[in-house]
Amino acid sequence: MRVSTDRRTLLADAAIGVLADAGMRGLTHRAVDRAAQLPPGTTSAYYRTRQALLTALVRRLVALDQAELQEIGARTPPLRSAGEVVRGLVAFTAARLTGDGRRRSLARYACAVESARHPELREILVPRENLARQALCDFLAAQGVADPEERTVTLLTCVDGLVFDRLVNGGSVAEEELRGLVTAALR
Amino acid sequence: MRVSTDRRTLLADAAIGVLADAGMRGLTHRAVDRAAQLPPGTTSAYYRTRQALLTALVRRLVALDQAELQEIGARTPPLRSAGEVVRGLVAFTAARLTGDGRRRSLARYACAVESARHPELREILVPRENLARQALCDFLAAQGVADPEERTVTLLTCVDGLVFDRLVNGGSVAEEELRGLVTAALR
DNA sequence: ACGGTACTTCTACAGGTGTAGAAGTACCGG
DNA sequence: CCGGTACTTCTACACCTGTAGAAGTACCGT
Repeated sequence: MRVSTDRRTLLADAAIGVLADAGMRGLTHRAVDRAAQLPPGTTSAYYRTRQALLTALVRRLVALDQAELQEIGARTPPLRSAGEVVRGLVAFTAARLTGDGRRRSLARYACAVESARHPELREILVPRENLARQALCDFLAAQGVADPEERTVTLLTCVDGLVFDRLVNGGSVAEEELRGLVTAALR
Repeated sequence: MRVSTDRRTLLADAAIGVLADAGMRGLTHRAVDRAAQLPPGTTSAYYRTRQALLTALVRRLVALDQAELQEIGARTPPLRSAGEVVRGLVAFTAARLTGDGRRRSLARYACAVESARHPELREILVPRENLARQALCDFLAAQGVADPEERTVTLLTCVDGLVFDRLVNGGSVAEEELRGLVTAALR
């Protein structure tokens, strides 16, 4: 049994694109075939049920996000000032709102909505530890914040809210807005 | 031409329920018929295209939200302290996370995601003036905040982010979190 | 009472969708 | 060279969906 993990990943990536471009309703086996430029029936062969396809999509999405966040965290020196944190968040939000990051964000929020009804998806989507998050948490702890973990969660959830809004209504997340949130986290 | 606006509203309400319970993929003419307990074909007769159904759904959703916010604003005396604002937001978020408010929230976020791809929906969903929002904005202005409108938008967007998170992952929005956001808005 | 109008219900149908399994192809060990 | 295994592609089909229009029903003014 030599599993061609490449094909499966390719299809999962294509599925993310389809979800971003056509929504949950447009996410079908055949649409993924077309997006991946593979013969019709391919997606159905690798992910026989739609549920399997969606699960693979979500797993891939989380893997991509996690890889990105690990990378950001890895190349970020320990955060020393609120200004540095704000700059980091500006870059982060911008990446989620443009180009490929935007499509992934669209897919992510669509999955998040879906996961409210599907515990098995929620389990995969649940926020995980990663170096970027850790860097932020460490910063809050170093600044003497009492509950750095909780504050990190709240801060990132609010940032997510801003990203979601801009994703839908356009525009970008302003430095000013992020400064406010970071200040609140430090309060 | 005597239009039975009742039937249309009834169907739009049923559609909101279907969307909340079954997602965008489950939102079909026949599913709305069933949810409304009306003979099959009814929804299709009143909203011939799916697009028409979705548009009516979104309009109804906005009307319900707007009515709720006007009512909240109308019975709220002018806000005098951050504590009052926080209490108001606690009640507001709780209402969006339980019972019927929860279902409406699920539908709203699903529509928001959809509207990222559909300008005509976005136009209907765009945040509107209402008495509750006005009360918050007035409070910020009275506290000497420079850009009360912008701060109001940012604050409510962050609150929306918190609600979205709890909607998916469970739990409620803590007073502590809201206090942080309000403090940030006043900063 | 009755004809007409507007509303309601039913039926049809051309696609699309999920899923299964058959047919085809490539490639490795011998 | 060849048989077999695993991967790939094709085909089938039952069901669902969007949409149209016909048939049926209620109710109003006259």
